[in-house]
Amino acid sequence: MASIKDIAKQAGVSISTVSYALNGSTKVTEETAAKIVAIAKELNYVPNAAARSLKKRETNIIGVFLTNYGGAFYGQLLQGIQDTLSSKGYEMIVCSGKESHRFIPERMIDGAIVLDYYFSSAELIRHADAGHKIVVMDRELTHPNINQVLLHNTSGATLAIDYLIEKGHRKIYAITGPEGSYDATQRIEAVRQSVARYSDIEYQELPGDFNKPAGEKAAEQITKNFTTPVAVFCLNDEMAIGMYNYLAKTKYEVGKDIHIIGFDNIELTHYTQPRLATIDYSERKWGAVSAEHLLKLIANEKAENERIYVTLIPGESVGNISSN
Amino acid sequence: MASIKDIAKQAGVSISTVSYALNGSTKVTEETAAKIVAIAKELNYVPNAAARSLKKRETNIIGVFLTNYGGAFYGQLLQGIQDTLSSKGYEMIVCSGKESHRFIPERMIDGAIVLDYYFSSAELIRHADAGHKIVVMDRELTHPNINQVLLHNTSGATLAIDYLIEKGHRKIYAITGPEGSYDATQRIEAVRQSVARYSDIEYQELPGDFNKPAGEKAAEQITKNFTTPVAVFCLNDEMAIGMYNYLAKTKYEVGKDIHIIGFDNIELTHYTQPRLATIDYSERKWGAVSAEHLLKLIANEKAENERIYVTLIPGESVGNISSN
DNA sequence: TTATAACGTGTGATCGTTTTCATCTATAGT
DNA sequence: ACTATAGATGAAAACGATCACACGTTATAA
Repeated sequence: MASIKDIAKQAGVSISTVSYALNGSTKVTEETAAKIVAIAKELNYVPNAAARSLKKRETNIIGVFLTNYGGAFYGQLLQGIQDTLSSKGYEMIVCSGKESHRFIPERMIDGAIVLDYYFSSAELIRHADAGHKIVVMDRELTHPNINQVLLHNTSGATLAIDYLIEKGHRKIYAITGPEGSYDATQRIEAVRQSVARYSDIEYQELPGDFNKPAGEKAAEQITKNFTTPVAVFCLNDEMAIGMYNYLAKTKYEVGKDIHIIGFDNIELTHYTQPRLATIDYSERKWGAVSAEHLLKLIANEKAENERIYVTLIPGESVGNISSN
Repeated sequence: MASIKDIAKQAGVSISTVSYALNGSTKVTEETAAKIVAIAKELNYVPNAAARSLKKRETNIIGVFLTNYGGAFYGQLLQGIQDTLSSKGYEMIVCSGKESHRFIPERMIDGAIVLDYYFSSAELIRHADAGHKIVVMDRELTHPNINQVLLHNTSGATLAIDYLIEKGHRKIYAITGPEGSYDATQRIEAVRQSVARYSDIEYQELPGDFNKPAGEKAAEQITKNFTTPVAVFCLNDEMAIGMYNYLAKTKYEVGKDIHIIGFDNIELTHYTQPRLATIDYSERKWGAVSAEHLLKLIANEKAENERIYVTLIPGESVGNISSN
């Protein structure tokens, strides 16, 4: 409630002197400054964010846009962003939903990190054109005010397929992701290229949407036509878990009849029986790098697009097939 | 970039007329309004949030404060809050970390929902004294500007203990929560009262902190002194999962040697083998109710403190003990 | 001693809105 | 034809901060 004006009055100085004192300017006598600071504390003074950012044209807040809070909510990723930002004096807010997009043009935030399927690229470009700084984590977008920090999806998908092949599998399914998802598109493309290198592979795609029910549905499809053991690359772990759930109610065993590999190494997979093979990456690093790049953009420094490396996590969900 | 002033100039009217037109006031001719709206669209006008909230003294944003983003990140709870808020024209931001607390006195948000262990009650009361509206989900705090929406911890803990007793258990451990946690305190109190009702119960408490490693450590303790089957009430599921992890590496079996019940019904428990018995509640409802209460506080309507009901989810992690 | 710089402080414009109040026009009532 | 009234618009004062600039003082150099 107390404003700079109240402090000025009580200290018997002008508001500019108060402002200088509170901002640690050397222009003010130590003595005066001390008095002002004391009064400010006494009055529980806190600067009004709106007034300050109206004048300074910056808020020191970064917005992170997510599709939703449920499902695989990127805890570690957010922590990575948060740590990096707060070490640079920025605050982070997490938002979701179409309405929250307005924070950008309204100048509520100094920059945006986007991992939101529903945030259209056209809209992002409009914001970038208006001078707003953005880091995208879920698409490719070339613009001077936009930087990309993406996963190495293609090498991840290649690792997965190679693993299956190495284990002797020649009958391979892939469960795709939602239409329009960048990660899904990249992964499936890499899968197609990988399997195309072998002439003896029986390859088939089943539709998916990155959620558990899609995995269940795919499992149903696969078991319906089951003849010999098959390998399945679920383009994310969530769907792999869905398959586990469905298969648990059938006679088919994971790692014996149906061999499964996922992508993301979400926490849940550490508790599956048998352990799900998957593709891993450091969520925390992904977040930290994104934040760094965004801060560079804001500081008008050059930031190169970057990709986060992924590794294979073997698991008993993929067993050996004796090549015959 | 375009401001109300630019629109005014281009439309040949004053800024006040533009403001009225854009806010749908009836004071302006339909014709003029239409022209202004058209120009605003053409210029990609978006009101400046700082300027608006400086003048209006409200932001239409609600802040949700969490201890961190990792671990059990309340996805459904946030969704519940978000849905309720957006139906009333509010936006939600999720924040974490000590620094983010300043959003309240800085008037960045119109109200706060607190589920943050590190947010001290003294600080909350200071903010409430300054007129800010707050809903707490993790403590009891009586203040005209603060409302509580809590879990029915005591009945949950009682359900858990009764379940163990009903199954014939008389040797019972409780793994506590972090010191100062309201939920933990309430639960452990109820446990003590429950076991005190029986003279033949051998009851013991082991320290915990709501994280997996604490569960592992507790499991180590318990197995070290193992003689006869015991029942363990982990004050949250996370620690129960920790126990599972540790026990998996030993000869002791969950549901046979060590009987476990948790609290929270987190998603992970749906995938444990055997299924973990636990205490369930609707996260979504918890969030929705909190949001409703906060909006009432903001509207200066009376809001009663409320508790969310909990139910028992049986599971094979707790087996029968033949009473001898 | 005087010119000048350095220093501390105050004045006032500004950021982009909202909103009260005044002003102006047109219409209606007499 | 003249006033009363309603309706549309504009002028200007906030909101609470920052900051360029101007203004006195005092210390320093010529």
